[in-house]
Amino acid sequence: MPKSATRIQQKNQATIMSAGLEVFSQFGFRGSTLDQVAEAAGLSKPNLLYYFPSKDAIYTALLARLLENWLEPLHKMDDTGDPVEEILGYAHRKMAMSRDFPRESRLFANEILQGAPQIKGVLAGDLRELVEAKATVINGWIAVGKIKPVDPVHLIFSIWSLTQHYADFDVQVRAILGETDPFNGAEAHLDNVFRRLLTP
Amino acid sequence: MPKSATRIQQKNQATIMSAGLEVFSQFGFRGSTLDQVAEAAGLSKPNLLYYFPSKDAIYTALLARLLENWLEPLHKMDDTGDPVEEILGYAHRKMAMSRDFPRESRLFANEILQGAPQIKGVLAGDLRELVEAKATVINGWIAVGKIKPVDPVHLIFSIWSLTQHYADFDVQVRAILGETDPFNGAEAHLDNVFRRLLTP
DNA sequence: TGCTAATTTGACCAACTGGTCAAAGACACG
DNA sequence: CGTGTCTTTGACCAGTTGGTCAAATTAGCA
Repeated sequence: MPKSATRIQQKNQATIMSAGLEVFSQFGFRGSTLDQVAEAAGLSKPNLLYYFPSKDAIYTALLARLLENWLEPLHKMDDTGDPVEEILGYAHRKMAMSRDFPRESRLFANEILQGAPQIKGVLAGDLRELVEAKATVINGWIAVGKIKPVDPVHLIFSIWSLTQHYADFDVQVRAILGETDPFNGAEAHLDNVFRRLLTP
Repeated sequence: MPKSATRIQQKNQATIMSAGLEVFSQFGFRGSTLDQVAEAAGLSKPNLLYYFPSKDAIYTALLARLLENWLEPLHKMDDTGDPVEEILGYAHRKMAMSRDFPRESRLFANEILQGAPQIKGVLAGDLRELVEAKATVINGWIAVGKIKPVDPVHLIFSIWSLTQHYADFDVQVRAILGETDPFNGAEAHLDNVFRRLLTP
């Protein structure tokens, strides 16, 4: 029965994951140290390694959890419902993720920037298939005139970039906007961009 | 006369900068080691430190050179000429930079992701002022009906994100597109997005 | 050619890195 | 309360890190 895990185990594993997310999302895998993670978690370094076998294991666990949630919003975009609203719904869901889970977005960005050593397989596998499937759906909408012609894959890229930008470049965005909260303007602009791009 | 600098000095400094760009743009400052840079440069580590006083100095020199070129394309967007073409020209210039200088883009992305410790001042200073100035120009165009209403600052953000994405997330983009070169489709899509967004 | 300044390097250092381990402390439960 | 398991930690280790230095090598030039 491997389904044990003490209350104290669950709490500390969660604490370590959270601390790891904080540190790895800022400095990337190679730029982070176990001591940093340990301090962020409020635990001693040997204690970290009592719950996770290695630095690598913490990072891998974080990426695995991330990937579960990362692709889900795109999955939810399907051909029931109004095409423009489907695509906009996806864009807004992604923007909400940038607002609510910026560290996850930065963890992903760091992994990709460093050449995606851990998840290249997922990108070229599951993700690619998913994007191709959705591209087919979008092409169908174009064929029946529900949305204006557009390259479906680059459309998806542009949703990713426009939304993740607000998490990944948060420091820059806030330096320019000052006190203003970025996300009100960002949501409205996002809506604008894709409505004008897609509405026939 | 500080304008000396041997031929050999110039060559080695350039070699080191290039190697540093290669390494730092991939792993960030903290994730990179002098040994990596030295190997990429084909020089011994003490020899690196003969030309640059420290790891930090190499990184700082790279960022300084980068910032010079980074803001220039935006500077060139002014109120002479057709507004839509001015904005699209800027977007295409940025896309060309992603194509031709992807390492510079990733170096910048890494610096921002890590909280912009070196260049936060520039962001909140020169960059912010520049963006505000251009936002005023864009608002002028909107006021006289040359382009459709749009939040000018978020418009600039969207140009940055849509173009830099192809450099920063290159691995992901290529994993999804396979053999296809990203930039043909990317340029066309970019044009599409901003024409439909802006053309009155 | 010879001499000086510029260049390169091997050996080295202290601080830090990921990780180990035995012993000590806290916990659950009869 | 006792006892066996789970948890925590200080001390430690080998490899890596940024950086130093004196000595060796190589231009540059009269």
